[in-house]
Amino acid sequence: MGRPSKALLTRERIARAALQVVDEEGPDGLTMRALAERLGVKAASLYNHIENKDALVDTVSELVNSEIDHAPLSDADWRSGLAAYARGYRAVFVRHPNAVSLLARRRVVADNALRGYDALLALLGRAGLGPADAAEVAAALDFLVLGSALDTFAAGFTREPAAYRPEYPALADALDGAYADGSGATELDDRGFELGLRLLVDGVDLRTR
Amino acid sequence: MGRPSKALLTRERIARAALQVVDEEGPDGLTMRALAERLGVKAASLYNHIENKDALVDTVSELVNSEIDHAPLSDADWRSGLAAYARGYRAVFVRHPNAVSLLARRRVVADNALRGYDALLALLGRAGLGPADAAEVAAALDFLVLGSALDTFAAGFTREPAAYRPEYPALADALDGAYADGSGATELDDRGFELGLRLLVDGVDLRTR
DNA sequence: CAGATAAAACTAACGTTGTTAGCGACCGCT
DNA sequence: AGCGGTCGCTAACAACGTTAGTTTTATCTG
Repeated sequence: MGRPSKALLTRERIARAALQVVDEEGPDGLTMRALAERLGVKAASLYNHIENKDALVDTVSELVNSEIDHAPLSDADWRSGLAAYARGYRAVFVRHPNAVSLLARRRVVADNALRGYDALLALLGRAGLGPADAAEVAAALDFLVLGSALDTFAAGFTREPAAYRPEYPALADALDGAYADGSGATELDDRGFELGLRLLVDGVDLRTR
Repeated sequence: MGRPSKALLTRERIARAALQVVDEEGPDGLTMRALAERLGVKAASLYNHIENKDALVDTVSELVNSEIDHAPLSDADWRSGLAAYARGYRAVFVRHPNAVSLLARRRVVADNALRGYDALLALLGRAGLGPADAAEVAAALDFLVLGSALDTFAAGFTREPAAYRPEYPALADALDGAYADGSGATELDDRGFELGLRLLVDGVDLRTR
């Protein structure tokens, strides 16, 4: 074939296709050959644009992180800004559940991510927190968001609530109670996250008076 | 060689060796051949005891989860019991950092894990929470623990705090402040977790009066 | 404008991975 | 004593990430 008159690939296009593959086929579905095929190309060609698969995953990681909306962090009301930011942050990972385990435990180096953390810490400063306290709160918020994205607490319990009753009565009670209003596992995860978020915001509030 | 006079392998022994490999060599170091070599055996022999690698990882997951100490959940003082349990829970993952990304997003089916959740929910019931509230708190706690195990907030910032200052002043301030007492990234993560835990316990406390 | 250089696709191949098939020596049971 | 099932082994497979080398084309250089 030789070099085409118009380049078929870019880093950008590759990363977008990779994320699509992960979303649709899961983390293990992301192979160089499958990715290449989706792009109408052979696997080896990818290496003209990307050093190796690890770098590819890094790029996907940046792409996902770029979906996070930092705008709420400039909100005049820090309470609602913080909450909106955290919800949007989490929503990105809920939108790409298969990407979470791929991205887990990767170093943060992307400019965009650093800008996000900077804005978050600035907001906490405006709320009245000292730098050390702000760092702790930011860490706790990060844990809550990523934990809730990763873990899907409720989805782990696949049986009917009643099926747990003989052996695990407290668990059955809790699931029954949580699903009483007709909501399901997703909503329980949501409420767990919202509870954590509320407590964090209130905690900051209390600390600044 | 033929069958040995004393069996060389058991599921148990294999799982322990696998966890050891992951701890020492990282998630990618866990290959069937490397694992077999550590056990003084050839890779194919593992399949007499384990269906496939996925099942192996499941077994490792159970092994790690079995390290969690549920005893504090029977503590008469629910506040200190809850805190001790959460710290122990987190400590297990801090002890096996390489295992976290392997175990991420796996379904909870093990008996031991279900017993843990049951005990946790029972404790929250004793604290005075209704079933639905208890479920939310348990979820939030899970998110905090797993998030802090997975994410290592502070470890993501590899540069010197001062190096961030020109572009990210609030981030630099926060890191400076957090490291001012001579502590490092690990301690910041710890404090973030402790803050989240404290807020959660206080939140439960408040809700039960 | 011509010629050199670099870019970007390809084919072919390498070593490694998870996994299966089939062989043979040994255990435990009747 | 014999016999089926256990549990190691060797050999091989397909799929994976990656590299080398070829070919065609764009782009830079004088």
